[in-house]
This record gives sequence, structure tokens and C-alpha cells, in this order.
Amino acid sequence: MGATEINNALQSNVLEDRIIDMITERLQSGEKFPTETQLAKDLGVSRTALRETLSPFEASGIIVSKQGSGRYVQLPDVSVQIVDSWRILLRAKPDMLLSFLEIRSMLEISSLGKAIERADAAQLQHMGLQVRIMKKKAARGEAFVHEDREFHKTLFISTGNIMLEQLLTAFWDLFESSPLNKQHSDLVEVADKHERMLEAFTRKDLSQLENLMNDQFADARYRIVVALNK
Amino acid sequence: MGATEINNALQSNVLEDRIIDMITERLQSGEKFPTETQLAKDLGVSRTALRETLSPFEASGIIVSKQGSGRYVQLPDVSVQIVDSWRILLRAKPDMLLSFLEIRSMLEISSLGKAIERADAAQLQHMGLQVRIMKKKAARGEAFVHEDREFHKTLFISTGNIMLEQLLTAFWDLFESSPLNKQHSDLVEVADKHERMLEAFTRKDLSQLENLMNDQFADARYRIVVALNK
DNA sequence: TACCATTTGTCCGTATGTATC
DNA sequence: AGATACATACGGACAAATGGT
Repeated sequence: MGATEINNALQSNVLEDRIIDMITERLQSGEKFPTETQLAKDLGVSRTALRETLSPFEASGIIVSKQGSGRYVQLPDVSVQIVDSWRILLRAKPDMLLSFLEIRSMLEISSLGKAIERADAAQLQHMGLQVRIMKKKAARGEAFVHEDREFHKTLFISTGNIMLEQLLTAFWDLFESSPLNKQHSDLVEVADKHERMLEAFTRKDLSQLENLMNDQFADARYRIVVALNK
Repeated sequence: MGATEINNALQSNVLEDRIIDMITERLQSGEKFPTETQLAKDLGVSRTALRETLSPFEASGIIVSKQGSGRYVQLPDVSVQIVDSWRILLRAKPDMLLSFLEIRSMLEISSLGKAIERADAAQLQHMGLQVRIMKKKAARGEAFVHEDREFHKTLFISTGNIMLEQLLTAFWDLFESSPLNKQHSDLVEVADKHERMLEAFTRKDLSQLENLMNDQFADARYRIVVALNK
């Protein structure tokens, strides 16, 4: 009796460790996991118990399971989880959006230096395209949420830091999910500002770029504060 | 037959929505969740099914279950999840630590301005205490990981941005979990640098503070690069 | 196209361990 | 000490998606 309890307690740790080892092996190779039934038999536990152990790894995104196919290991993307936990929070406390904006501005502005150094021609061209579409849409009175995001995304992707990309993607998603962000601003002015940002970027004029970006965040902040007080 | 399938498909969505609503209600009040058995009966599903639906919310930390007590709603802390997904990644690809360091330096340095504005006397005093302990330990040749972390934590907590606190906590945890970070540096010099940082902070000399902090991150980066090439 | 084995998803009932009050 | 409530485990059944024949 006492032996089985100890045995069970040990097994659950061993089980988790075994899973972690299997993950580390497969992170490089991309090899598939054994099937549930097989693995359960190998490790000497029930399917339910195995699934419970697997569950946190699937929640973290390291293991992805496809019905009818199997389980796979991949680079985890935290943006999904960040958005999942913080979106509900944002729904309950809308003023949190200001805290998010603060962090977003810190990351985007302080990544400009690296972006200027590392950006390649294709990325510059892509940003140029977005600016042209923005100006065209602005002239017609159309919004350009997609192009705006694409512009900034190209900017912070060019830093080459994958984690940074994941974080900022999360913040952009959170912003798009908030109704407070739907306050429309002067389209022509925003499009124009992006044109000047691109210009400063091409000239590698960091301090000018930082100033423009700072302005943009100050505007966004102001619009949110106004929306909160309504 | 066809009806039950549709019914099931609908139920799972409805179920999730109901849970989200119950969470938003309780985020403010802190009220307890109904018991599993009760809730399963009310929503017309099995206990296992209910637990499956609840599981992602528990993974995100919004719902916390206490054995023998019940389920509670609380502010989600993403640092746990970030650490969970990225730690395994870091074990497989140690050079990722440089990307983490880059983000950490962006956040810490660009939060200094806000910290200088908002820090109160108690926080200043706390940092002073850490510096004194650091110097004492450095003189004896002892490491001071805890005090170092406490110093920086007080710094970024004084910005008053809870989300920022969660993010930076995650990065510090990741660093402590990496063996690459165990490279010891010149203790006396590090302690001294912290003393000068505190001095600049008290004088509200932002640019001096930024310079010192930049130096510190450059050192850290250098030590990691060296450790990677061994 | 249609069929089929494989694999994961969901559900059920049940039993026992264990923490809380 | 006892009632309550969650944690963990097992086995079995069927649904649903996938991939290949």
C-alpha cells in the first residue's frame, strides 16, 4: 500500500521529466511524438493521466497536437498566451490599456536603433509600399489599420529578435481587441507622419525617428485618455 | 443523431462564453466559483468535460483552484507562462539568452525615466540597503544575486506599471535559470557601479543613470558571448 | 471518389487520495 | 473527527479529423 503511493508520487515527476527530455530531443529534429496509446503503454499510465501531464506543454505551445495526425514539437509563441490572459483582464479593466501602451512605446522606440542598423532593402521597400497605400486611403477618407500595423511590424521585425517580435505582436493584438482604440484620428496627418518616419529611417536619422515615434505614442495616449473619460 | 452533434458543437462554445462571463463578474468581486459538481449539473455536462473547459483558464492563471476549498478568480500573471515556454527553449538553444538580454535592457533602460519621476522615499531607502549589503558582500568575496535582483526590481516596480513588472520578472527568472549567467564578474566593480547608479537616481540625473545601466548590460552581454564560445 | 485504419478529441462512470474548513 | 471539494487515476466508448489506399 505505502509502496504504491510512493511509486505514484515518483512516477508523476519522472513522467514530466521524460516528456521534457522528449521535447528537447525533438525541438531540433521536429520528429513526431509517439501516439497517446503507445506512450501511455510505454510509461505505464492510463491515457487520461498521460493527457493531463501533456496538457501544460500544449498550453504553452511547445507541443501541438493535431487530431487524426499526431503530436508535434515546435518553437513556442508566447504572444497567444499573453493575449489570452490579458484580454479578459482588459475587458474588466479598460484603463489597463494605458499600461500596455507604455510598454509598447518603450519596446518600439528603443528598438529603432537596432532596426536602423539591421534593416535590409526589401524591408525598406515594404514599408514604402505601406506608406503609399496609407496616403492613398487617407485621401479617400478610408482607415488603414492593416497598413499601419504592417509598417510597425516590419520595423520591429528588422531587429531580428524573434522574442521581441512575439511580445510586440501580443501588444498589437491586445490593442486591436480594445474598443477604446477605435477612436479615429486625423488620417491625413497620421499617413503624413509615417511618411516622415520612413524618410528619417532611410536617412538613418535616429533622433528624428525617435521624436516622430514619440509624438505618435503621445497622440495615441491622448486619444485613449479622452475615450476613458467619456 | 445529427441534432446531438450540433448540440455538442454549440454547447462547447456556449460553455466557454459562460465561463468567461463568470470570470469577468468575479474579477472585481473576488467571489468564489460554484463547485465542479454543481456547475457541471447547471451547465448540463460531465465533470470531466467541465474540467477540460476550465483547464485553459487555469493554465492562464485567471482561475486558480485550491484543493479542498474551491476555485477563485485573480489577476493573471503572465510571467509564469512566459518562463514556462521559454525555459525549455532556452535549454535547447542557449544563444537565445542574448535576445532576452536585449529585450530586458530595452525595458529596464527606457523605464528609468518613469522610475525617477515616480519613486518614493521607501523605495529609495530599500535600494540603498541593497547597495550597502552588496558592498559588504563584495568585500568578503561573496556573490549577491539576490540583492542585485532586488535593486533592479525596486527600480522597475517604482514605474507603477504592473504589466512591466510581470514581464521583467519573467526575464529575470529566465536569466537565473540559465547556466550561462553563472559567469562571475568583478564583484567589487559591480557593487560600486550600483552605488553610482543609486547616486544618479537620487540626483535624478537620467542621462548619467542611463549610461551606467548601459555599461552594465554591455558587460553582461560580453560575459554571455564569452561563455557561448567556450 | 470512396473507403479505411490511425490518431486525437470528448465524454462517461467510478474509485481513491488529500487538502480545507 | 467528519463533511466537503478538488486531484488523480483507470477503463471504456464513440466522434471527428487526417492521411493514404
